[in-house]
Amino acid sequence: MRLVIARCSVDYEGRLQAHLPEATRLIMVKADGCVAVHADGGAYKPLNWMNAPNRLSEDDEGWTVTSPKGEVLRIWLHEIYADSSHEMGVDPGLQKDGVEAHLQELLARDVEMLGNGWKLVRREYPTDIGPVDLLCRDDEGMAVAVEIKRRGEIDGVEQLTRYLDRLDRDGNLSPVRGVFAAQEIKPQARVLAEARGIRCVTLDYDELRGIESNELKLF
Amino acid sequence: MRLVIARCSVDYEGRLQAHLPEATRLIMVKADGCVAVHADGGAYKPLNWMNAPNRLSEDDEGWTVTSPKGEVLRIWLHEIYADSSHEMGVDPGLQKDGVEAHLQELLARDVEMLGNGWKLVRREYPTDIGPVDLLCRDDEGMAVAVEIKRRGEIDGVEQLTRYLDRLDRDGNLSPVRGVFAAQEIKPQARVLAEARGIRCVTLDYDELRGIESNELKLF
DNA sequence: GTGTATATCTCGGGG
DNA sequence: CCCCGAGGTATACAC
Repeated sequence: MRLVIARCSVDYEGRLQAHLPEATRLIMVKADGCVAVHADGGAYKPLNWMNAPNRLSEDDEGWTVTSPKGEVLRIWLHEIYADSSHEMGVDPGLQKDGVEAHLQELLARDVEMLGNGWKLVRREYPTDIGPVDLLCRDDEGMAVAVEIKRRGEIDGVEQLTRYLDRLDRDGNLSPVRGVFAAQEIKPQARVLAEARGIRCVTLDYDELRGIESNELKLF
Repeated sequence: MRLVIARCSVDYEGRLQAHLPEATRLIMVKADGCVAVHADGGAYKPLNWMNAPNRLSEDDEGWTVTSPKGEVLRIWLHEIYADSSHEMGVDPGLQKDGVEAHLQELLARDVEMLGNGWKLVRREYPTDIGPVDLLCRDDEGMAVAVEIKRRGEIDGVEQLTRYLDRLDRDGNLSPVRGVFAAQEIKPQARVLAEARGIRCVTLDYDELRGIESNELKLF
């Protein structure tokens, strides 16, 4: 990784056009070739950047970074205050817990959380417009499509509605009911869901994990 | 801005839980207090980070960053290879061109692009679920709601559909037609839009700018 | 490759 | 403050 502190101005032309007036900034070049120009504030997003793959050429006025898609990032270096390089090796990567995939996995293990006698048909049940998170049968054998979100918002209700519309055309499933399950459901999303006859369920991640732990204890 | 190159491991607990095994990385601390841990690859996104505002405390094993929302980022510093600080001052910021706001502005100036005799009622026409990009009257005085996107995808069609549903309840406007305008419209979005009676229009950004230039030339 | 959904999305604007 | 919408979104995953 190369780190350059410099007074610079920047022009980007590609998916849009953007310009950075002259100021002191950090320019970071990673081993994969990606370039990022950071100001001393504004969270982790750089002011300007160029993703890998690209080609970087230096001349006496600055750098030109060109991507195969025709994007160009031009960095004018007016004064360089520091320029260092560091070997880091390959990163072992981030281990995450608590994202939607994990919620889905936990709920799939115990669909009875949603209703007594419910059975899981399958996770990621396919439709021609994309997969439904869970397809279940309730205690009376009726089909139920479940959409799982970490945060339940209107888009998620729209998504489930599209799936329900599709699934309902399948004679082996129809009529299909819907359940919108999330750790947190926004009021607007709840109103829209309930207006469409979709049941809303709030998930407790710790409780789901607790169930998982209890199951593990049994073996 | 402080830049530390160190062999470190990291734990984050907040919106989710995440762990980074020991490796050499860049730790960036910006003037506003935000912290980012970067590997030498993987685009501009850090592996782990903490937004401002937060509180950073150092001890002999590493750093603890705490946010007012209860998030905690713990960085264990095993070996420090470099540690430098740089004054940068306030950044003048990025100047952009070509985003949706500009498309909206250009189209608002010349709604006749959409149909002869069309008049703009107003930009950002309010409804109780959010503003419609443009509300127009066509040559016969019928109301038309226009949703503008750079890239037209299914979400945009859903959004316009919700607005149309709302606007149609207004006796002074009903019936309201819809136009979905974008630089590029995905086939699925087009199918969905047309199935709902929404007209799709592809925008040519250069042509819109050309109109603007021509208008400017007249004055 | 396209298409779809997710994200500790980030970021900005408006109430 | 939250809510909402846009993004050069980026990223992962299925088809």
